[in-house]
Amino acid sequence: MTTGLTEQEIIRRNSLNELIKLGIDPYPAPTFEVNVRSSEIKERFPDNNTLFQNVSIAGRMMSRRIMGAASFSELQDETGRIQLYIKRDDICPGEDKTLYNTVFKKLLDIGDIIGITGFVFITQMGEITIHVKSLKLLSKSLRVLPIVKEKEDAVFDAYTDPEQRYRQRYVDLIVNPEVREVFVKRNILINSMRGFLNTLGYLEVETPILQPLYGGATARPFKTYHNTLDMTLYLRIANELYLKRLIVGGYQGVYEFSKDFRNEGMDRFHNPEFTQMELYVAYKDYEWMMDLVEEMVEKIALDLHGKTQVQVGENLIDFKRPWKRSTMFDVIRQFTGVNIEGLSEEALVSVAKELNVPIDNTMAKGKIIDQIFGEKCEPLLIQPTFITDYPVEMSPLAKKHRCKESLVERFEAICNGKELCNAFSELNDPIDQRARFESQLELGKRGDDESMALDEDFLRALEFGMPPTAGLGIGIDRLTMIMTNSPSIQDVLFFPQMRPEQRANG
RNA sequence: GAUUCGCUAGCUCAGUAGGUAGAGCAUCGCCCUUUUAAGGCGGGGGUCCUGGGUUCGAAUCCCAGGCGGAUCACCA
Repeated sequence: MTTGLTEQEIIRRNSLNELIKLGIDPYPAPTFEVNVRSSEIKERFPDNNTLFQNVSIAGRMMSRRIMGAASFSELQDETGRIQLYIKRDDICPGEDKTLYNTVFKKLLDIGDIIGITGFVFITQMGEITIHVKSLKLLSKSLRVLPIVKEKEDAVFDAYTDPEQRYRQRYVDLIVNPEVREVFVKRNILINSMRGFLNTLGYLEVETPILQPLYGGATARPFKTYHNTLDMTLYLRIANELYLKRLIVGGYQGVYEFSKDFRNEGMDRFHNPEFTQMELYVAYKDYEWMMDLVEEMVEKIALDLHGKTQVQVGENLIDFKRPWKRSTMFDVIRQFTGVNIEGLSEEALVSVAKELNVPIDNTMAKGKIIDQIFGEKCEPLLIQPTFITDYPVEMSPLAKKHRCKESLVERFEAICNGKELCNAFSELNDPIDQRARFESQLELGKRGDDESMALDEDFLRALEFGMPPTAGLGIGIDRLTMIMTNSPSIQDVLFFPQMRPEQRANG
């Protein structure tokens, strides 16, 4: 039964059995009434010495310093750690000292979850501490926790191996409190965005993840299969086309926080499943949407940090409105000194070569322009900046520009050298939309495995008439990375995708 | 996918002219009633990622593979 266990695991299982023999349930069922959390004691006790004379608190035992008949220990709850002072004769007032001598000193381990009652005081060393009057085991831990220690801000034996941190996120969350904080901030961010959109009266909706046709973005999908329907289904790569159907149906504004799935490369900016927020608002255009994005993101920064400036790596990024706005042609001219407006494809190719921008001959005009922008401009745009008016070939769902030839009414917000969101005045001309789909099909025939499929039902919806609409997609993971100064997407996802750790030959 | 680095005790890491595998914390035993990286004394704990090869002998050298990190390419 103990085969394959380490020495320490065997010791803990033996302790578990000893506890049971002593009549102690290592996994008791009843509610343990908690009346305070550690952070509250630490914040309020110094100025309110009479408070907290009868606290009841639960958490994980993270350290233990035994000094004969008295001990210090640290209890960690969701809000942090607080020191416990455990005196033998206080938790064992009678003759029987088993609870202290045997249970606490020998059978409990670091990592065990306990509930205690007691009163708060300050030790000679000046640390706020709970003097324990009673102690109860709430859950026995059978595995050894990595022990991270600190002294004078120096950290010892930090648990930093990314592989272990991501695979065993629960351990990461236990021993690295700043990790818990990142995910709290992620939640604040989402709540802030949702509150902003709700205040404007938009409807939060849910649309299918399993789709017979994937669309709304250029990406390779995950494929799956429905047995009863006997058909192939795809995991959505975007929810754009369904949300626009809802605008056709008469809602004035709809949004969705959606998990989307793209079967593509993985790195510190890409996970196969990621979260986007998409928003569609009728009777608005992309100019209006730029105002909304600035206002919304500025509010998020304020809700998270109380100010509009956020430190991201080396850069201090300021989300204060208004953000800079520049057309794609202007920003390319600014960073390269070349005016590419109106150039032929041939001329663009030679410009790209002059600028050392890698291109290949499958790239058409729009793609080359995008490539020049991506190489020469995007990485240099640190402060939030709107880039507007994209080539039509790259944007099959965006409306043609009201006055500029061969461009569409589209913008992206760039921040810290990366795209933060993508938006346009939505194409609502069903004839034009069909033509755009058809040119995508041509790309597909030529082997572009990211080209869009033609969605007849979506076209039917547009033929019933969609109001002029502004649409937005904003990457929640990317935004969270910026707002929490996290260098990798894996740091803002609880469970980033990884290969199975089971050895192939095992 | 390419390049490169890494994988040794529960954790963090040492460990080559190839020669019985180490430290700190954790753990086990003893001492200690305000300590805090508690301390003192003593003990135990290893598939050195896996599989081959070279060798009298491999954690160490060679080959193949696994997993991960970083960078690059595609994509949000």
